[in-house]
Amino acid sequence: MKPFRVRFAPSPTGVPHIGNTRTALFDWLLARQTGGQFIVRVEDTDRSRYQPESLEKILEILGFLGLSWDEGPKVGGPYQPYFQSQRLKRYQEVAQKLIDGGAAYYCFCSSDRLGNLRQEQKAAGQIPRYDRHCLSLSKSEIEKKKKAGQYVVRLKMPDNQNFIWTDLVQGRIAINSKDLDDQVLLKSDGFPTYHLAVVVDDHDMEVSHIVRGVEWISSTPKHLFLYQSLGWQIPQIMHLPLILGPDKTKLSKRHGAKSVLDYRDEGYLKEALINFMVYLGWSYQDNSKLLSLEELVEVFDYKKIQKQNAVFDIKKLDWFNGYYIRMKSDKELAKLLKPFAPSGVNESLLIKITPLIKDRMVKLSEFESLAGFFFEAPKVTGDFLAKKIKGDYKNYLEKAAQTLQPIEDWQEKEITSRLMGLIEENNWPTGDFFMALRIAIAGSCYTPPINDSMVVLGKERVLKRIGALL
RNA sequence: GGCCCCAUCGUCUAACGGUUAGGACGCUAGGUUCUCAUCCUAGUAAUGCGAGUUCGAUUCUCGCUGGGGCUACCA
Repeated sequence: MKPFRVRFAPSPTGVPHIGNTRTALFDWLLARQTGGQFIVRVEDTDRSRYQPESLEKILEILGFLGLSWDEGPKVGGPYQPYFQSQRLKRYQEVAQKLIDGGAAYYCFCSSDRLGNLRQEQKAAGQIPRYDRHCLSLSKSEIEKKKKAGQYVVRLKMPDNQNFIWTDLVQGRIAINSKDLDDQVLLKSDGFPTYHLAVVVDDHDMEVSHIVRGVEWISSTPKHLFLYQSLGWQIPQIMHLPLILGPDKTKLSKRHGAKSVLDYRDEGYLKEALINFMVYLGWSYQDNSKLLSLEELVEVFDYKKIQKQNAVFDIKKLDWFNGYYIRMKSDKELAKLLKPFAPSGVNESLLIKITPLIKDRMVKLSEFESLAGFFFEAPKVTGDFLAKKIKGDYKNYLEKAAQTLQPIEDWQEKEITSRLMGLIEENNWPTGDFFMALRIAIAGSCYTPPINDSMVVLGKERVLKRIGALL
């Protein structure tokens, strides 16, 4: 396959959610597997929604997932700057070229007039669109108005032209220009709109494949017309299916859609996030197989991308995450757990706790509820014990303490054998006895194996916790 | 409303025009177990509807229905 030169073009208006990030993942996969380039280009043309801190977050997401970029912020590249706000001159120059060639025109209409127009059209049951009020202005009128005030540059869409392209994912798509509005290309503040900037930059930066969400399909003819008017070669086009919220509409903040950073902070592993994202709208022959980024570079096939939108299912992400947690070695997992453990935690203690909670964790953030009792004595009342334990819990605990007290070799094997002996001797129900011990020591009915936990806690603390309830 | 797109278990998805329509997640049940979980086993559940083409449609065509996207001086 020819090298794909693709760009991920985030707009720094907030932290992108997982749907937008998936596009970056697909971009990266395509670039890496074809030996091409993955470019990050910052589409910061909307100064009203601009959030300066969001770019750092976007780059942090890519870094966290391991999606390195070849050109873009921080790393530069042969086509810099990679910030659209720094390329204004070029857009203005292209806009002028379009005006000269008759493919664009100045528009001096006020937003008031535009608003009224739209309202009237809607009221009349018409399609709201610009009425080309400024199209027929004479040269001198234009010059006069340009001096007098602000203006925009609009694309002069052909009245009736079929725009047809073969989308690498969606197949053949045809849209007639008569359904399209005269899009503003250059805003009154001198900044370009997406439509102008994306075409200019993709051309200038020699992007070979445009990869983006299907929400862009309807504006693609505008871009096609721009390429045509400028005499530029059209890149390959690939529109990715959307990720939908539970209500089956486009995933958005409204759904509480989170960013990869949010998931990371909740204790989701990058491996889980990557598999989750890649399997939303794409499939592998063995679709029960979980794949590493390296394996994905090998097996990813854009021809297997779905045309259908995919619904976000957190249960699946949870399962992926639990799976990857279990796959980690204790050492690796302990390292990942550190940010979720009490600050200044002793590493050798952490690595002892890790195997006890590994099979029980879906997210790293569950560390506290699962392992908190290793650090702080739980608050347990006799009432609670009496409610949960069928037998005489005081008797259980008292005898347990007496049995545990003399143990020299504080190991699981020894503890278990002594305790089992005690149970047999008294003919106690095993589960009931251990539950009493479990609650006394860990403060919950659901905990890691209690004898192993006692080993980690140490004899002294175990006896102290038991003693507190006698 | 207009334009464009889509349609297989609840969800993500497989299936040269010929399969008992497969897998994964979820869910249910059973086994293992000191709890919970892991693990193992089994089960549950889908081709939206109607025509047409064909010996034979999940698969091809048309219509309907349903769903989604777009319809900004936002991307």
